[in-house]
Amino acid sequence: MASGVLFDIDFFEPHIVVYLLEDDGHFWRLTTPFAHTVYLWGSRRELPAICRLAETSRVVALSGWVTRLEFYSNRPRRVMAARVVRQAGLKELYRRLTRSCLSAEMYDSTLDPAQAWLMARGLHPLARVVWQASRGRLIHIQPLDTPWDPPFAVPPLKTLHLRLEQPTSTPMVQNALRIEMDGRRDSLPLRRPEEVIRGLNDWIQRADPDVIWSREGDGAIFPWLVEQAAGLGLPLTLDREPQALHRRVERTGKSFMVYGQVVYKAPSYPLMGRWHLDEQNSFFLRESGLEGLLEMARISAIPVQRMARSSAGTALTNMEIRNALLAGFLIPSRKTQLETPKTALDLLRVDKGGLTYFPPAGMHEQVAELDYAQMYPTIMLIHNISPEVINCPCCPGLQPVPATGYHTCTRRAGLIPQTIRPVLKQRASYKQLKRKAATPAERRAYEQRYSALKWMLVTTFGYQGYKNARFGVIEAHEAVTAWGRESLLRAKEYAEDAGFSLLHALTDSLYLVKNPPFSDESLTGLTERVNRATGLDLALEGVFDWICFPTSKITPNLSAATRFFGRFASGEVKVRGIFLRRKDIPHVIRTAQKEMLEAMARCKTIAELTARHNEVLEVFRHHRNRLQSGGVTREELFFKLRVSRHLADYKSNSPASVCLRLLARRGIQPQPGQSVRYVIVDRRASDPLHRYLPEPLASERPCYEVSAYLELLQAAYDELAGELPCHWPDMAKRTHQLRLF
DNA sequence: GAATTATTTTA
DNA sequence: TAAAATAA
Repeated sequence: MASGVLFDIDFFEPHIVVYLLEDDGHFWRLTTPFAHTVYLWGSRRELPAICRLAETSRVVALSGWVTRLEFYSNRPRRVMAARVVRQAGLKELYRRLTRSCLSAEMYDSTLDPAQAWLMARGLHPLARVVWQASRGRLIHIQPLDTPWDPPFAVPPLKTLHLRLEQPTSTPMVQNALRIEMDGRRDSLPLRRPEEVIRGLNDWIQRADPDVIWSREGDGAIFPWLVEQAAGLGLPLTLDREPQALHRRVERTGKSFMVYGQVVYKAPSYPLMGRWHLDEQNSFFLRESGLEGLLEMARISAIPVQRMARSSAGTALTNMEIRNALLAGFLIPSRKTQLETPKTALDLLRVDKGGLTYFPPAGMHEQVAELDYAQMYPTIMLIHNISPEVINCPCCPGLQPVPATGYHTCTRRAGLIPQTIRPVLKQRASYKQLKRKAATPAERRAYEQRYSALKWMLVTTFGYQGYKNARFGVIEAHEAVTAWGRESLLRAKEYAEDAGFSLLHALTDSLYLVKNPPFSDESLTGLTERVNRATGLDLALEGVFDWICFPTSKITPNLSAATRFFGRFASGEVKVRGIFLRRKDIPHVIRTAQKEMLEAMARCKTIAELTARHNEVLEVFRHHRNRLQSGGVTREELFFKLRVSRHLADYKSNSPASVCLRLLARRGIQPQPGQSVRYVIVDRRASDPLHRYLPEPLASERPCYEVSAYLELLQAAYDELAGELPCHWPDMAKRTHQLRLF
């Protein structure tokens, strides 16, 4: 018996390949035969035909009748088990079955074989395991931990870093590949492809890294390597496999719509036996680092490289599938449309999001902010909200959901609550561990895992309303927001009972004032009362010395519901929605606004803000001078935009369409969902193509329109100071001015 | 293989 | 009015 960590797993039909890191550092590649099982079902009339079709397809081999539970009805169902003998043919078989037999269903068929193997053995990526092997064959393997044993340690990993020396917009022949590992580095010019491929093979062979950590590996480096290697007839030995593998070149990724926005996903180049992680092509790596990614891989049982390129929704679906399988349920291959028909009136009543109030515009002193912690996930947990139990036939009228006419089940525990319960618990335990961490590195690790779980929980709610979610129905989504609105209103009511008045409220947070000023005890009393009534966790976020809700630009008498900034009693500032939070605004402007706000945050009262306003003006003048004298770098001047469509589909001369046209001339074609950075060059130029300049071209004409940036600086200032009595109007010169940088 | 709605502001 | 951005 050997012990260590389950590093990775792959399916290489008809074998599972398991990669293990032994405690003494030894690396193992072991195989074990595996065939995944799917379950066929259909109406009594069609079932014989379904089985016959399946049998003759030679994609599966029928292995006998078994009984499993149907997920939505919770009733036993007789199904025909079938061993998959040709995984690649499964999708086509499913299509043929459903085409010729309307009632046909092939349960468990969307499970990835490697993941099915993991689930069947109670294993997960990075599990601590003991195993037995003989001549490269895995005989036995057993987990020593579960994903819910939080203080897991990441084993030491040998990491090789890959990136391009120049931005990817540079033509590849002028670029070079930078390789770095353990302080040694190399730079291979791409104009000599043969040397690059031999050089990289050499590095990998000598260093035998566990991880290849890249920047733009998926989008640029690997497609280039694979193409060149194929062209030269050279092997590319990136994998830890006995033979070099052949890969197809995939250049263009996919653009798809998510919540009305186009998202771009680069193609992916996973490796066998080592992880290729592209920090540019991974949501979790970007948002919560390697520790966060590994946490997600563990709890969702998705192999690390796939997890790196997946969304929180995919992780959630996998966790749900795992729990459903453990409970003996059949996994439907498609989303079941359970939504009951609604009248227009029902829609009007039910289909709402979170509650929004409009705060009185302007500056306010002594404001308390109260937030519900993890409001939506907690609601799903305590009210048992899940697609298969919402509006169940067994308990109508017992547990009504406020203002919806819906009800929840009192008999069957829903899959969603079961799935998020351990996540909420784990998140809480990382919060503790983070506080008690002995070293900064340890604290950082727990922070990253905590952050990954936060993303996971945010998604559980949104996913309920997602049209393609496997386990989601819109009623569940609506029930959650209904409880959310109810809980916020309850808090408002209790706050007003206790003599507070509501300044602002948004989805899960309340902003309260009290006259005479409140005490900490009165707030604690309030949160305790609310929490007893709602079962949720309302807690004090902090007390603002002052907070400002800027006036809306569209309705000048009102404030904007989603923008504010303020100073907590601790001296810390909190900011939402204003320029410095926006990623599309140039750095000069964001920095200037940040510094102006810092000057304001040194003041504890509105009177002081008024008296010391000169300090804010000084910051303003400093940045105005920088802009006027050309003392800014190009980097600080870039706007950022997300391409939403193909060049031909743009109708106006918007910055996006101008940038795409200019880039297209150089053969650069950003896909919808990718982002482009540009500088404003001259908004009044008669030729629209001279108005804006996208990133790689900006060096050719190092010029910017000073007045455009000054106007924006002025707006940034106005956003902060507009509500103060000492407003200095129009401090930016509006003369049209162009300048080199 | 892909989370949602509400809101703001600009072209 | 549509599009693109943020808050939660």
